[in-house]
Amino acid sequence: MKLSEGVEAAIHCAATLAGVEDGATMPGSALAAQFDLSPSYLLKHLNAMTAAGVLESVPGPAGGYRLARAPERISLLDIVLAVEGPQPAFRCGEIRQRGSVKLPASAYVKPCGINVAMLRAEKAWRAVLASEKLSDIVAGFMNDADPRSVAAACAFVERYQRPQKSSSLKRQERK
Amino acid sequence: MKLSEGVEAAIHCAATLAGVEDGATMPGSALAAQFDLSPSYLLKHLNAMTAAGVLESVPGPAGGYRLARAPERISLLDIVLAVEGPQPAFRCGEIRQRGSVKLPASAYVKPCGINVAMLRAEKAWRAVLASEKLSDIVAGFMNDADPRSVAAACAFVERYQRPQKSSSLKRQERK
DNA sequence: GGAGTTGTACTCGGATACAAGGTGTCCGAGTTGGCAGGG
DNA sequence: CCCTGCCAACTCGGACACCTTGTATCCGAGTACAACTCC
Repeated sequence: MKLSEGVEAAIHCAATLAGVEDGATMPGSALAAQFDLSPSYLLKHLNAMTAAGVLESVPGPAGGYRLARAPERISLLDIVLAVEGPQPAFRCGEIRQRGSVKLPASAYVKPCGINVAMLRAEKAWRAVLASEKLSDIVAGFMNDADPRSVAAACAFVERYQRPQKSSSLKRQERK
Repeated sequence: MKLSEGVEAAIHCAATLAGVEDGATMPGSALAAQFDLSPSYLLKHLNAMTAAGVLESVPGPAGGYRLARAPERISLLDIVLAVEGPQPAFRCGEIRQRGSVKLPASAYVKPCGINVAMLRAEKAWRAVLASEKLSDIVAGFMNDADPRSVAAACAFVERYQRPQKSSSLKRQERK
C-alpha cells in the first residue's frame, strides 16, 4: 500500500495557493519551481484537482491556478481523492465465490465480512482526512514552523502571485 | 492509492486456517484451489505472512501452513502489514526543503505539518484494523453468512486439513 | 491622438514514452512417508 | 515377523519474466497583453 507521490505535491501546492489573495492566481511553473518538481508533471495533478472542483484554472498570460473555494471548506480528503481517485483502497474481488466449490449466487447475498471490515477502517481514515481542513494546515504552518520558513513562503507568494488585473475588470465592465 | 490484491487472498486464507484444528496444517495448494488462485503466487503471500510471524509453515509431505497463534491474537493489521510491508502509506519526501529558496537545515527541525496530518489519519486506519481480530471475522462469517456457504467452508477444511500425524509424535516420543 | 487590428508570448490541457512495483510462473532444496530388502 | 535403509513424492522457498500503474516529458490549443497601423 503506497500513496501516490503526487499527493504530497498537491497538498503543498494547495497550501501555497491558500496564501494568495482573493481572486489572484499563481502559475503552475512557479509552484513547480518552489518544490523543484517537473512543471509538466505537476500540471497533471493540478489538472486533476481542477477537474475535481478543488482548484480553478485561468488560461492565458497572467493566468494560473487558485482555490475554487475558501480554505476552510477544502479538506485533505478532497485533495487526496482528487489525485488518487474516489475508489476505495480495498477492492473486494469476491474471491470467496470463485474456487473449487461452486454455490448458487443466492448464497452470497450478504456482503463479504472482510470487505466490510476493511471499508470500516478506510472510513475512519477518510473521516480524519475530511476533518483536516486546508486552513488548519496553513494555520499550523504559520504557528509552528520556523519564522524564516514562514517569511520565505510569504515572500514567495507575494513574488509570484498574479492579481486579477484591473484591465480585465475594465473590459468586463465595458462589455 | 490501492491496496495490493494479495491482501484479500491473505485474509481469506488466514480465516480458513483459523478453522483447522490445533496443530493441523493445510497445504498452500489447497488454499489456492479454494479461491482459484495461482498456487505459486499465493505462496508468495503466505511466505510473507510466515516471515512476519503470523503463520507457521512445516515442510515435507503432510506439511502446510497453520496460524502461528490463536485467532483472537491475530488482527487484520498484522496480515495487512505482513503483505504490504510496515511502511506508512504516505511518505513525506520533504519537498518543502527543496526548491528555489534554500534555507539552512535548522529551519526544518519541526516536522512537516502535512506529514503529521496524514500520519494521524493513517494511525486511525491502523487502529481500526488492529481492533478487528481474525476471530471476529470468523465469528461474523459463522453468524451472518449463508448456511450453505458455512457448510461448504467447514467441509473444505475437514477435507484438506492435515492433522499432525501420530507417527511423527511417536517418533518424537521414541527419541 | 485614439481606436482597431494583428502578432506574440505566456498560460493550461491532452497525448505520448519511460520506469518501477505488483502479478504471475517456473524450477530447486528440504523433509517426511512408504516400500523393499535383510536379519 | 520386525527392523533398517533407500527411494520417491509432496511440501515450501527463492529466483526469473510479464504487465499494469504511476512517473516524467513533449507538443498543441487558447487567451490576454502589447505593439503597430490606420483613421
